[in-house]
Amino acid sequence: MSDGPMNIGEAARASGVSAKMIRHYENIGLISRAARSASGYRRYSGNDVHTLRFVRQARNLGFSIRQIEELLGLWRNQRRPSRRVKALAMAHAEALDTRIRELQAMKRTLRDLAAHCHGDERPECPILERLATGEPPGERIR
Amino acid sequence: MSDGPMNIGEAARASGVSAKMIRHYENIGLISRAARSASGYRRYSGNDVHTLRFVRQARNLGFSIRQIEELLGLWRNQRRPSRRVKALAMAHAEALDTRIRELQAMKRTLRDLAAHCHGDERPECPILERLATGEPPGERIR
DNA sequence: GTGAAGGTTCCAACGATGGGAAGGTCAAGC
DNA sequence: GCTTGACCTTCCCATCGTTGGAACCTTCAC
Repeated sequence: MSDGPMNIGEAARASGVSAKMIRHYENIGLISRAARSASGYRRYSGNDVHTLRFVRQARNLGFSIRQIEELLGLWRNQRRPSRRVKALAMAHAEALDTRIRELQAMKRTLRDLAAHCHGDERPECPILERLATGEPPGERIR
Repeated sequence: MSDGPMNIGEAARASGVSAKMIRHYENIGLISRAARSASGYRRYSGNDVHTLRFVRQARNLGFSIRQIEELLGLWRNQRRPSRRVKALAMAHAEALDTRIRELQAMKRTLRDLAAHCHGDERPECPILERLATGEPPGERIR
């Protein structure tokens, strides 16, 4: 419970980032190399945990590792223009929006197709027809 | 332009599935092994192309390879109950919906944060604050 | 001392796709 | 015949973020 240096497991619990991922982030250079104990264990300060939490929050918002690298740089730079942070966030929001629209289009098509599928023991199925032909199925199996 | 057997490139053009992916699908067993010419070239019939188009359509709707495996089985099975196809489609639609909601939540948060960020040369930034603290930033920087 | 819990590194996998190297084949033109 | 270029083959590697496991070492409590 002290705020002294902790091992990776405790840092993981405190930050919400798994030990596996902490090591990974260190490997790819997203976070700086952790201090080590005499026996080689990584040691983490409250500050380190703070950084890890930042990373986790950013991941939760869907930022990529590259973007988080930039965000960390901006966070640490006291003279950052908030303009740059905002631009990064807006660009990401746009990307999310694009993806959302793609998924929505898929969902719409699926629901439309499913609505016309009897969903019983009979084999006729507009869903399969659509996949086979690429065409929306005919008016309806009358 | 004939409908005779074609090489992988032509099958790729005709189906919309890249040659790379056709080979990959064969490797993982999604599609059956293609016939070969004397010199070892893969040969595709109009039927094969039809199957490839089916796979592409399913991918376009976001089905996973596993699901497409099932869909192909149902497609080929003349005695399939449409119930099973519908269930598969609906389950996928649900998964899409879940994902959409996750992305929308991210987007909402990002837009809210960005709305409160000046986006100028000043360093204060509620976006970074939120990432650092996990808390929505205070009312506003007055 | 023994065992559990936790640390270390390294290697591999997921899903779907693309890039590229190194080499064989086929058709056309000369 | 020979060359050229388009096409094919297999194989390995990379992406992206995350997880799992093996083999081994350290710490700590009993």
